[in-house]
Amino acid sequence: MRYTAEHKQATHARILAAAEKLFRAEGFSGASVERVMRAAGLTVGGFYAHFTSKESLLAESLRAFMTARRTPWLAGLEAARGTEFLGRFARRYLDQFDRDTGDTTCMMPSLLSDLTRAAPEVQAAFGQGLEDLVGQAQTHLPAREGATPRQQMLATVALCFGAMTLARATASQSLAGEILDAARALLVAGAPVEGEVKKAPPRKRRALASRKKPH
Amino acid sequence: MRYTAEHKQATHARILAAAEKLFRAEGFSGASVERVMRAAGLTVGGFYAHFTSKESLLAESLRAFMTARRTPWLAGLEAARGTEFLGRFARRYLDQFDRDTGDTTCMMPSLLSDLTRAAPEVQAAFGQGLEDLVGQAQTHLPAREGATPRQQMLATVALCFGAMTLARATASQSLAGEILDAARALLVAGAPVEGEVKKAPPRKRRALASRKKPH
DNA sequence: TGTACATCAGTGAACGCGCGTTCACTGATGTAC
DNA sequence: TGTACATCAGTGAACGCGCGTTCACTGATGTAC
Repeated sequence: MRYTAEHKQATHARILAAAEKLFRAEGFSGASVERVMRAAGLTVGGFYAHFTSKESLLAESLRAFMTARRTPWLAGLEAARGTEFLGRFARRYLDQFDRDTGDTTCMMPSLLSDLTRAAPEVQAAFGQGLEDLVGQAQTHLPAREGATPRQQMLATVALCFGAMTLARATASQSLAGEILDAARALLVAGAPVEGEVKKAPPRKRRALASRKKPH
Repeated sequence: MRYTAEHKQATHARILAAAEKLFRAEGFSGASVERVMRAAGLTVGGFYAHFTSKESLLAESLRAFMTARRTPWLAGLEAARGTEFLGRFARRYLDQFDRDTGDTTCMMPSLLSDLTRAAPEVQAAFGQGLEDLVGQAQTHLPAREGATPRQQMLATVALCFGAMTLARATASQSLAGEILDAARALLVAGAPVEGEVKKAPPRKRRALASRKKPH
């Protein structure tokens, strides 16, 4: 126990990193406070020196994730503008499905349904993260007939989140691939469609939040 | 206790209806078997005479929901073809947000993230429901430059699910409205955009799956 | 420089609770004679 | 028609368990003198 402000901040960041990983893998109710703390190398009891509740951990995780990832994520897309920017954005996002290494993947497909029912604090954090992303991306989008830059970006994000979640919700790898391709095609309408469905390695599967079989 | 095959079927259907409602309102882990049974006018113990596990209840709920709703849902859209069909489909779907009466709303925004981690049985049921929907809708979609009918429909469904879930995940009613409008605009690109954000009545909120405050 | 004290990050056991599932039972029904 | 029996949908209590949160504590650190 080192007991300096920097040490506490480092511990706090470790808990956040562990939470991000577990929330992504198991959802909100699937990731228990005890397992998050253990994954951070600590014990349960210490949790409340860092967060007031499990929900506030979720809120802070979302804030941290969205803030940390936004700028690096958009870097490299910055040369493109308009439709090309949106198409590249979507491709980069949807390609995560195949090189699903876990630690850098987006948390949203795992959490969006939970956010639907979350406390206002959590929803506000998520909403702010979304606003920041849209605001930053917007500068690459000239107004287009029928849709403002803001609308273009919001629709693209909705499509990306929806397609990725849908693809992960499907037992069929080939259907998942088709969903992702279909989403890519919608944003580059008119451009040639990718002919073949990508093959992805089978992904690990986790039980829903129910306990392991008792008795 | 009436004890006929028809009686048992009726009870089964009542449990399914209660489950549909509770899963939609509270997600998979938020809706307990006991509360589902109580909502169906029964006691917990009887559950396992109808279903082998909570997960199989989810699988059957999804099957029942998607089968029962598909044809009535598509009715009325059938006159339209191509882009107009997709636009009307999306509008009908996304308009649910505002007239959110609860009982007829889509289950997916509440459950998609859970499905991401669900047992193969559950994912297979969902995948089949999706296939059936796409198959039936496809007949209204001529092939279009850049995307097959199947791709068009898959992308539209992904966009609808994504936009609706995103809209519900946001504490801000105005942002929610913008997300829905942006999604509508993406599918009718080129057509005039709806000028104003719709005002929706505040929706009730539920806690995440955590218990009520102990102590 | 050395000692006494206050701080507080983190520990570990405990709390009350709701969960999914099991199981011995009850009692209304359909069937056999 | 009347009686004895088998069936089985549904009951209600119990099971073992993991959950979020609390709390008395410990011990390394920074501070005062």
